[in-house]
This record gives sequence, structure tokens and C-alpha cells, in this order.
Amino acid sequence: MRDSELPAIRRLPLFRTMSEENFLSLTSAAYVQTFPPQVNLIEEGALPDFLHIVTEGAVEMFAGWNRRETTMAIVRPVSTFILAACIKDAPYLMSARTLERSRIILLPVGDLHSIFRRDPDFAMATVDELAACYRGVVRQTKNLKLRSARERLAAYIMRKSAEAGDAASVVLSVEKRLLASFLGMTPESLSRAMRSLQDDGAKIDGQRVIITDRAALEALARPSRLIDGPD
Amino acid sequence: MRDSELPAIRRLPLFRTMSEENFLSLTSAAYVQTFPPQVNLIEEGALPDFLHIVTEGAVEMFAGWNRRETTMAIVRPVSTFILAACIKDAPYLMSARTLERSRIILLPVGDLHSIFRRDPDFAMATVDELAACYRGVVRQTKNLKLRSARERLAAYIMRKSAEAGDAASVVLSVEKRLLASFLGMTPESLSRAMRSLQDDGAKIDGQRVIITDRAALEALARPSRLIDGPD
DNA sequence: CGAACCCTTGACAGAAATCAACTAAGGTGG
DNA sequence: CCACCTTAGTTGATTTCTGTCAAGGGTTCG
Repeated sequence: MRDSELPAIRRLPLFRTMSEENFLSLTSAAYVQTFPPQVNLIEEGALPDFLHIVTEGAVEMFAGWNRRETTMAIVRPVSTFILAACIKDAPYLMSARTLERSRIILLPVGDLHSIFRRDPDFAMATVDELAACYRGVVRQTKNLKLRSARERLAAYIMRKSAEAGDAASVVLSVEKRLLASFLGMTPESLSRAMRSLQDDGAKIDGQRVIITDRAALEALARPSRLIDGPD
Repeated sequence: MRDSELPAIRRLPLFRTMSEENFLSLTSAAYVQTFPPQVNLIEEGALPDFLHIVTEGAVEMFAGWNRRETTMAIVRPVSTFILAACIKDAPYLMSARTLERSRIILLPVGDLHSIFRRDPDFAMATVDELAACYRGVVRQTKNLKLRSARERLAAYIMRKSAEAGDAASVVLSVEKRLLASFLGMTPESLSRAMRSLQDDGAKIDGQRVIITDRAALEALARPSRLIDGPD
């Protein structure tokens, strides 16, 4: 593992509070691997063997049914994924694949469980992490059920802008077809929705979205702390 | 509190493993209340004050945005709700109202937190519970994004039938408009979807759904353990 | 240079929401 | 006890939204 990686992982809320001893014993058993883009890391239905951590690159969480597929999340460094499956020792509900060349740390579930059982601080941190994940998915469900595709796109742009300090222009960090799938629509619909947002204060130029009328866009997106976060 | 209630709560996975002492101290501080139908128990955006438990009746979890409203879940006895918000001490993401006359046990979050911190078994149970909740919402999201309204209805019927031991007939336990909202459609769409399922092996008769051709219905719903559970 | 692949656009089809009218059931008050 | 009112559910007509199919432009990469 690289020098910078361990501290970066240690800084994650999930690992910040646990004892140094346990942290070292957990990470010393870890595997580190670098994967090219488009490599399947985990497949839904399989049983968990490692808690995954991305330290470089990007990972897509996706799920399939009946020859259809949808993007559930995009995980960027430094983050863990599939914690819940590891905890429950139950089949993955999502698959994961690399989007770019990515470095992945793999923590064996066995070690995770044993340390989890004897380090109360780690258990607490796990509770907090899972509660946060849960709330994240609840937000996503509200977003899907309460907003139309156009509204979801507008809200996404507002959110990205807010994350960049209310920037007037945001750069899409993922392929549009991926964003479309994440937002629950087809690439064609996203393309049209983008175009139609010109009348609502947002212009698209390649990978860059320029907010031309923040008030108009906000009127459409109606951002809400209870859907779009950040808490 | 009634004689039968405490044991029933104790039997919940969340409370089963904690020490008797802590369980008694937690529940002795509890409030018990009976509410008529259509009473708002909690409102999204507010800060958590009690962990709620339904012991009788039924509770609807719902969420609103921009004059729209959607049913997120229906909670039946004996179950807890809004655990995640209590743990994180963060604003509710959902509102709750009684559907019928309901008995609700209220556990003050303060007691919850303090016992949570000193009872490792309770902390473990909380982790398990949250992981299960998380996986539940992930399933719901997959259901919404991967299946059409008709397919969701078919899957819902299959699921209800499976829960009743593959019964050929199931009784809808909630109002249709509520079911529609839960499944992410309008009452009109649900009505039409029900009717259209006659060609796919399910007939509706009032509150009762009769599965006339299980194979056909299954071909439409394509139930998957990774969406419809039970794990 | 060619072969993928992504994105866009157009035409069309299908799904689902909306608007409106009507029925039936249940509860209320005279 | 009955007329009335409210509400859930259904149905029809229509609009809106979104997906599908097909084609073409542009880019990247081997």
C-alpha cells in the first residue's frame, strides 16, 4: 500500500475512531489491486468476501433485472462500498465495475467481523455509516418518486453547482449515458432534457453545464434539504 | 403498557439480544399512546425525539415535495420506525401518519443513545437492523428503476402471494390509492394496470386479487431474490 | 484509416398522468 | 329511516412524458 493511502483511509468516518491497533491489524490483512477500466469487481447475488475501498479512479454501482440495467451510484475516492452486504453476510444487491483505472483496497470480511465484534468504537462508526447510507437511498427514492426526469436533472445540476460553491458552471464528471441511467432515464431523454433546460436557466456545452438563470433553474428543481442533502 | 406488548417488543431482532436490565430501563421510560386514524405522528424535517414502535394498527411513512406526496412504506405491528434519524440525530426524511387506530410506543432518543453506547449487544443489533433497512430501500430503488408500473404491480402480487404460502388469492391490506402511491403510480393507473393484468394471470375482485395463471404472472413479474427478497 | 463508441436528433410508439364524469359504499344528520 | 354528503374506485378522453428505433456526426483508439 502507498504511504498516502493508509492515512486517507484512516480519515474516513468509518475508520477514524477505531483503535490504532485494530486499524493496523485490519489493514495489514488487506489486498491492494489496480484495475483497468470496465472491470467487474463484484457481481450482484454473490456473497461478500471483501469490504471494498476506492482510493483512486471511480467505481459504478449498478443493478440488473430482466436484461435491463441501471446505475445505482458512482463511488469516488476515498470511499468504501458494499458495507451492508458485508455486515449482513448476505448476497450483494448491486454489482460494481471500474469506470476508470482504479486502485481498490480489499479488506477480508472475516477480519472485519472479528474487529467489529471487539472494537465498540468501530461498531459505533459502522452504525453511523449505515444510517447515513440508508438516508442516502431514501433521498434517492424520494427524488425518483416525487420529481420528473427534467426536474431530477435540474436538481442534479443545482446540486453539483452547490457542491462547487454555487458555481455558475459545472463540469459533468461522468459520461452522459451513465448520468442518464443514474437519473433514471435513457440517454436520449437526457439529451432532450438538457436541451429543454435552456428555457429554464441551464445551457449545455459538451461536458460543461452553464447556469444562465439560477432563479429559473431553482424554480424548476426546488432543491430541498430533505432530498438533495447535504445532511 | 399491556402485558403482551413488552414481550412482543422484546422479540424484535433489535431488542432481542440486549441485556434484560437495559431493556427494562429503556422501556420503563417509554410513553404509550393510542391514536385515531389519520393522525400525523412525525413530520419530515423535524428533529427526532422518540424511536417509534407500532404495536397495533398501521402507520404510513410518506414524503412530500412541491405539493406532491408519495407513500414510502407501510409499517405494521410489531415494528420500529425512523431508527436511522434517531441514530444520526438528523431531521426526519419522512413523515408518518396512522392509517387506522394505532398503538404507538415512544422511546426517548436520549435513553436510546445512552443504552446504545453502553450495551454492545444492542449496538450490534442496531447495525444489523440498519443494514437490513438499507438493503430494503436499495431493493425498492431497483424495483422503481428497473420495472414498469405494470411489472411492479405484478411483482407486488407475487410477493403477497408468496408471503401467504403461494396462495392463489391475496387480499389487499391497504387502500388502492395508497398502494398506487407506494408503487409509484396514480390511482387511475393502478386501476388500469389491475385490469390489464387479466391478460397476465391476475384478476381483481374488490379487495381480492385472484391469481388465475401463476406462470403468466411470474413471466411478467420475474420475481428476483435481489429485488423482492425475502433475504 | 477504420472501427467502435458516445452523443445527438428525428420520427414514432407506448406508458403514464391529468382531467372529468360517474358509480358505489359508508357515514352523518335531519 | 332516509336523504345527503363524502370518499374510494372506476372508466373514458386526452395530453404529456418518456422510451424505442433509426440515422448521422464526432471522437478516440488501435
